[in-house]
Formats: sequence, C-alpha cells, structure tokens
Amino acid sequence: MMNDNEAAYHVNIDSPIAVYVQIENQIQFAIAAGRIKPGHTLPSVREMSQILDVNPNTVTKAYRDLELLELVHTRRGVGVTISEKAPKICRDRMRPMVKQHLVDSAAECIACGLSESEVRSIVDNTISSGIHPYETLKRRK
Amino acid sequence: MMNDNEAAYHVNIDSPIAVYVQIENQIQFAIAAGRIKPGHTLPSVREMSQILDVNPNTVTKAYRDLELLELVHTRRGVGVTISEKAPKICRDRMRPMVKQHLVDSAAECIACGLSESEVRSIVDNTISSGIHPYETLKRRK
Amino acid sequence: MMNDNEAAYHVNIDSPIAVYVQIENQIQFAIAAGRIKPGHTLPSVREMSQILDVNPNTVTKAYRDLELLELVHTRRGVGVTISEKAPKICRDRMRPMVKQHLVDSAAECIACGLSESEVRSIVDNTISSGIHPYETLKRRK
Amino acid sequence: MMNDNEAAYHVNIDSPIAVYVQIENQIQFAIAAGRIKPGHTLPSVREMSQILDVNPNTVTKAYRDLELLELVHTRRGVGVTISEKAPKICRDRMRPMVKQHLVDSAAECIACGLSESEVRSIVDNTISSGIHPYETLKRRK
DNA sequence: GTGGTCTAGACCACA
DNA sequence: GTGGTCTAGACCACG
Repeated sequence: MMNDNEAAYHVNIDSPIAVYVQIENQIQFAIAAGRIKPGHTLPSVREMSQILDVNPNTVTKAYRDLELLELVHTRRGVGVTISEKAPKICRDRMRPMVKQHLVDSAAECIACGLSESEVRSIVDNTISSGIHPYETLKRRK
Repeated sequence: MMNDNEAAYHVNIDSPIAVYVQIENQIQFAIAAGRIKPGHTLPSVREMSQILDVNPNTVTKAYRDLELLELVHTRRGVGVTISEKAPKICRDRMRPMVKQHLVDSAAECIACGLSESEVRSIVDNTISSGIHPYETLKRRK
Repeated sequence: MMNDNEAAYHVNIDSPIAVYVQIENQIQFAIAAGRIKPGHTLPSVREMSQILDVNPNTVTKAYRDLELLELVHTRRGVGVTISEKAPKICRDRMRPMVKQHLVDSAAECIACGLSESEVRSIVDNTISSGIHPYETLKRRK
Repeated sequence: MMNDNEAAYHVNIDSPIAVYVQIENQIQFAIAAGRIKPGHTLPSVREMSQILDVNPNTVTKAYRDLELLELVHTRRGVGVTISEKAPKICRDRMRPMVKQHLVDSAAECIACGLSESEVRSIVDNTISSGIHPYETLKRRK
C-alpha cells in the first residue's frame, strides 16, 4: 500500500504545460480522488523542489495558487496542509472543466474522421484501465 | 448551397490559445475532415486577416507553420494551396493527438469522481450533436 | 583557449539570404561540425540580437524554426538548448542537401566550359583551406 | 540529334528559385555550353509560356533581363535572337559565379563532416556523368 | 532574467 | 495583386 507521500509527484519538463500548473494539477487530482485528505501536510517547498528537481520558486507559486483556491492552508513553521473544504471545492471547480475537456476531445476525434464506435471504444478502454492524469487539466487553461 | 466561405474561419481573441494556433487548427481540422481538399487555395493573407480581424503577420505565421508541416504550398505572387499529401499528413499527425486527448480527458473525469456511465453519456451526447472544434489541440509540438 | 563565444556568430545584412536563415544555417553547421553539442545553451534571444545587431524578433524566428526541426528545446524563462538528437538530425538533413549542392555546382562549372582539371583543382584548393560557410544552404525547404 | 528547339526548356514550380530566374538560367547555360548560338531565335513569349506552362509575363521578364545583359536582341515582328557577343558575355559573367558556388558547396560538405575523399568522389562522379543544370545558377542570387 | 505573442507599418520579390 | 522579411515596441507567461 502507498502512504500519502507516495503520491508520486513528478513533472515533465518538456511538456507544453507550465511546471507550476502540473504541480497544481497533480495535487488537485489527488484531492479530488481522495488520495490526499484534509489535514494532510504537503511536502515542504524545499522537499518538493528536490523531489521534482525544479526551482523552489516554481513550487512556491503552485502552493500559493492552491492557497488562493482555498485548497490548502499555509502556516509558518508548520507547513502546507490540505483544508477541510478542499475536496468539495476541488470537485466543484474541476468537474465542469473536465467535462468540457471530454466534450472537446470527443468532438476533435469525430472531426478527424474517427468512427463513433472507435471513440466509444477508446473511452471504454480508458475507463477500465488504471490511469494517472497529472498534467492535462489545464491543457486549455 | 454554401459558397467557398463555408469553412467559416473565426478566432476567439480571448482564448488562452494563441491566435495563430487557432488558425492552424481550424485549417487542419478542415483538411482532416475533408472540408478543404488538395489544390484548394486558402484565402490570401490579407483576406484572411480581414475575415478574422487580426494582423496579417499573425496569418502569415500560421500559414508558414502549415508549410513547414507540408500541408500547404506557398508561392509568392500566387497564394497558398493545400498540398496533395495534406490529408494523409494531417490525419497521421492529428489522430494520435486527438486520441490521446480523449484518453486524458476520460481519465481526468474518472479521477474527479465522475461515474463511468456519466462519462459514457457525455461522450454519447457529444457524438450525436453537431460540433465545431476549432481552438483545441495542443498549443505546440 | 577560446571562450564560449568561439562560435563567432555573424550575419551579412547585404546577403540575398534572409537574416534569420543565415542564423539557422550557422547554428546547423556548428552542430553538424560538432562545434556546439547537445545540452549547450544558445545565447538568449536578446543577447544574440545584440551580437548580430538585428531585431530580437529575427532571432526568435530562427530559434523557432530550429525548434520545429527538433534541433533545440526552448523553455520559457530558461533558454534555448541543443537537443540530444540534434547532431544526427542535423547531419541527416544537411548531408543530402550539401551533396546535391556540390553536384549542382560541379555540373554548372562543366556546363560553363570549365575543364575537368580546373574543377578538380578548385575543389582541392577549397579542401585545403580553412573555410567558414555560414550563409549558403537553401533558403527554404 | 537534337535541334535547337529541343533544348528542352522546363521549370520546377516548386523550386525555391523564381520561375523567371530558372528560365534565364537555362538559356544562359545553353549559350555558355554552345547549345544555342548567335543568330538563333528563341521561342516567342507565347510559345515559351505554353511550353513551360507559366504566365507570359514571367517569360517576358526573363527575356527582358537577358536583353539587359545584352545576351539577346528583341525586335518587334521578328522575335528574340541570341546576340553575337552572347557566348563571351555569358561565360565571363557566369564563370566567377559558378566557381564561387563550387567553392561554397565544397566548403559546406567539409563543414558537415564529409571526408575529403568523399567530396572528391562526388565531384568525379558528377564530371563523368551527363548533367543538366538549369535552375541552380542563381541559387544564392 | 528568460521566451512567446501580437500589432503596425515599411519595403521587397514575384506573377 | 500575391507572399516574405524586417523593424519597433508593447504586453504576457514562466522560473
């Protein structure tokens, strides 16, 4: 079994998606999926910057954004902890977004000439496989 | 009957996606979907810039990228025409991309706690509605 | 010892070859010849524009083309670095081109009535002299 | 045996070299190589534009340039004829140019890592084969 | 500090 | 008329 720290944070530096956005997304997905829960303390900025091998400023920016969204509380000397209302906020914020992504993606596939059954089969296969979204959420910002 | 302008080019200047990328995407979708075919001449840079109400340089940038992708042939004093191999190139390039988008989007939905049937229903609804993707696809690469 | 600047970038503004193409060519030759290697960071857009005394946009255009060719990786806030596969791509792309140029040039000489020995002698002299091509290669394609 | 009219004019519309330049080059090469001689009448503008399937204006521009170079005489009602001094002018003009091309091309090859023997071998092979340069001359303008 | 996008406008080359 | 190049300068996004 994994503990909370094995949430396996990572970033793809070659992704067109900004690094700080990737970080935010991973944490939001982890909250929405219940993998990290209210009260949990995120790795410190320094730890996270080492884990991800990125500039500490980048982590700071991500954490700061999460705080603006009220998903975490930052307290000096304590760290950054997941807020009580994070799961709800997170889902309320993300669901319309991910639904729209799904609509857009399906529309793209049809526009490219994929058959309806092909589209449905891709979705079915995705559903029935373990999946790790982490950098896609803000694809369109 | 619709006229040559049926392609109905347009851009959303408030989109986070660069205008020139929106232009490229629309043309690529139109090629992939067979709405514009090899030999077809695109609106001139000046025309297109009027249609879209953007600076001609922005259109030039989009057309130039399409040429680097070998989707169009550009000839000074003549215009920009769709290449013979455009449909194939376009589909080969776009299909893996749109499929991946669909996989990612479906994974996002599941990760956010949407039920499998909810996901399938969104896809089904999208398939059975007329749709006009034009500013999705990736920003770069 | 020479410093990092040994690459000695420069452009000829009176050349009929576009400035941005001259920049691309110099970098490609430097990569093909092994003078700059994967991981190397190119001068920033602003630096290069000062070195060459051209508008930053012109440098941007060159760097962007190099990225589309996958010769460099561009990262905002970081800079432009030579990709791992640049040397191979570069040689694969350039060798057929330069060979064809050589064939064409030799054919031109013969067609103009130069003797075979004269042609060979020009080539021999060129080979045995230090040479710095930087603005040849094709304009496009 | 070919007669003068079988000089086999043709243009490559996809070449980066301007069509009118390709026309000029072919005629100049033909003069330099002695394939067409003083007194010979070139195809009329209309004929040539049909042969090449290009706009008559393009042929007109080429013929006009050749006249400025004193390679041809244009007389209304008669046509365009090769001048007496064309062969000499042509060679004097072209030789330095083609020599420089050869130097540049050999330098490019070396810069791309081709071995000296490889370069010599390419040249030798070219010399010993029948060759038809027609659009290369003004590669660099 | 880095690069990315867009505008405005000039001038050139080509058909 | 077509597209191509370059400049100047603004504003944004990222680390």
